Amino acid sequence: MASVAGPRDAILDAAIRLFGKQGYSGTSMRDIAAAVGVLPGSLYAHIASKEALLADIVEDGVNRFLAAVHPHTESDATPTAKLRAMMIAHVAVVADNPERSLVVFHQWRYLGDDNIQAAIGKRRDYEQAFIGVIDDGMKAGAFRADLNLRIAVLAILGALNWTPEWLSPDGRLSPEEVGEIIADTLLMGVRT
Amino acid sequence: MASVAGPRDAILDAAIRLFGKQGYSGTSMRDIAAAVGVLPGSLYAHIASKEALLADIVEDGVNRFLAAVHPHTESDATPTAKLRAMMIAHVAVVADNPERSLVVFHQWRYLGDDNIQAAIGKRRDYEQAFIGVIDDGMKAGAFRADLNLRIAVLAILGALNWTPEWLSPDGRLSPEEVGEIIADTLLMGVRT
DNA sequence: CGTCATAACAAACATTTGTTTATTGGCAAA
DNA sequence: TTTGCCAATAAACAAATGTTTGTTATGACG
Repeated sequence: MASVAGPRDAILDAAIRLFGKQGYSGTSMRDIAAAVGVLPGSLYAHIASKEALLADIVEDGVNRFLAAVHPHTESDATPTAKLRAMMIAHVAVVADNPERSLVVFHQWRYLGDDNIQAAIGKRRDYEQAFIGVIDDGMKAGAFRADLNLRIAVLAILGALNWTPEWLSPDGRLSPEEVGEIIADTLLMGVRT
Repeated sequence: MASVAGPRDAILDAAIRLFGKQGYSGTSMRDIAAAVGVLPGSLYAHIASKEALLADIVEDGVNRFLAAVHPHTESDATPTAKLRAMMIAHVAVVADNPERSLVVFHQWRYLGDDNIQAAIGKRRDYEQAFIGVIDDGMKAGAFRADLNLRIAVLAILGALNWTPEWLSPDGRLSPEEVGEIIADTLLMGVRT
């Protein structure tokens, strides 16, 4: 239902799957062509280059995380509810396509200078959304005042960004349930 | 002080740096040779193949994590103190060489079938060490009884395994301090 | 001096890489 | 039927890939 939208999307889908599994450098244009069911040269009627393909995937992927989390940063809910919703939204985006998330998290290094700067900028925006909410929560007394803001955010994003390594879309728990459990674990900690 | 121990170690050091920065497939034997200051063919007097090089790096790297954490699992400290010490030890291993950690965490996929099984097995042992300590802590009442054990461990290891992406060995905080802050963040959570 | 091991060089190998070009088939609109 | 467009093919390109081979410099030790 997602890959019957023209040849270009078929190429993008195959590239996401292969880049996620084998990495950008470990995937050849011939791998992608074979997955699509076409000869290597045929790809170039739809994409400009291998790197442009990666750039498209990464940009679209980062945008999905931004779009999923952004609404929650502006709600008038309590800081705890905001942060919880953001973490759950993040996991939902990962679960929607773990391989795409692997590409977003690990393959952006292979972009050229221009695209890499754009990706880093958006990544900073994303971190900033979490920093803002947690900073507000600390000032409002909802979060521990002795937190190291930067490291807390990096720990939270680390736990979230690691999920594509193990999250299975057809597991026993739904993505929402997994997101809730992770959120509660990070919000409350493991201690009694 | 670390790379003057024979030509084989110079090759290993260069390979760790390049595999960490560019990935296994993104690094050519010519890249490694140039970093060592030698012609490509000369490498094969010291290593069997590119993949054997990766296998050595990954196996040694995983062993460092196991060796650093294992002592703490057997101490007679409280579960909280044990888990805290394990997290700090993990961060210390990462800080000792973040690039090697990147290779351990992300490049093991490129190993051949035999080496990959060995790596996965040791990785499972490592997870099990954390599962055991947290399970004990839950039963002893030191940790929340309503934790999802598996997901709590994956969240903790996710936060820890993400550290090589941002940890800088010459940052303002020492690796011990960073480890302590991460440990406390995960143990106590962010809520007040 | 001669011997022997270590480590490097120089050159080549068969494949695989990303990409380009010219050509062909199918199919809707005129 | 003919025109024009979309998408694919077939074939080739230069460059880069991992690895092998034969040879040469460098010292340490007898």
